[in-house]
Amino acid sequence: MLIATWNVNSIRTRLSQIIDWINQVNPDILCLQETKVMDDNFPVEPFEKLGYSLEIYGQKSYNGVAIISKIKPENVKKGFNGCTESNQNSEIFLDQKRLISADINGIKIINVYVPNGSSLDSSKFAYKINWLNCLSSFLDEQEKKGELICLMGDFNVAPSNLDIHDPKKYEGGIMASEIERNALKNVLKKRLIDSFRIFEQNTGHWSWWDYRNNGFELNKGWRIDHIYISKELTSKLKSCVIDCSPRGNLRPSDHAPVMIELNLNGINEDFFEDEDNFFEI
DNA sequence: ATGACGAGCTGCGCTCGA
Repeated sequence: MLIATWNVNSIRTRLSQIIDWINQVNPDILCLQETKVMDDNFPVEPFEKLGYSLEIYGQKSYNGVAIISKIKPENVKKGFNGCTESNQNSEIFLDQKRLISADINGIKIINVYVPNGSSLDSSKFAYKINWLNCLSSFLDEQEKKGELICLMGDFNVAPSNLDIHDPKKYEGGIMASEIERNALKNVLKKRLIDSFRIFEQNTGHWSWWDYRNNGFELNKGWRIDHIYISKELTSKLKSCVIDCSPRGNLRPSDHAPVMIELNLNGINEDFFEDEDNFFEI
């Protein structure tokens, strides 16, 4: 089963590129972020023609997430429920469409668009940390229910300095601060594993390049789009790949898709039988 | 290299993103 995540920076502007990519890659599940459109205006037909079901949670201009799946998603939930964070009822918190989850093939698929946070002294930064704390509570609930989890999306956090092209310049700033990294760790705890880092421990792999200053051409990127899976699923994980090719398209999204392959019928024994092969996050 | 790019809006310049 091929599972992908992609911040497309407008579903309508990127539609033909997304359809082309689906035709090349044939994912079973594709989670999108930054669709930037209200549900009534989401272009569902091109995906339905290819045999996909859609679950969408969008808003005008900003944010917006969607799950596109060959198997019809069940138990679809939009946004948080039961978050105990202090400002959970504020208008801004409820208005931003950043999370959608569903059960597919026995796995709890959680698609997130984590707030960027702007800068460390911004009120948006406090919102980002608060949002991540709510996500942590949300995952606590899922863990209590014994769910197998695949948590993916645009996290707007580089988990370590390996995930930044110029750590000396950016360490400690937005997307690379200890506060954000600790908030992300508190979401993952020890229960969720970074799929990409199981296969690749070196720096130099990015999922986002700034539109400005020839970021992609100069390969000055960040790895901020992630697929985290329950420890119990790692025995079924065959690969995790960042597909940089769509970033080279004309009028691209600034993010590249990230995808994993899960072999739900078999176990990849040669690597995962040894507990020591699990990496610290 | 962050005013420097790109998207959306009811637009003809602004806000926002990362």
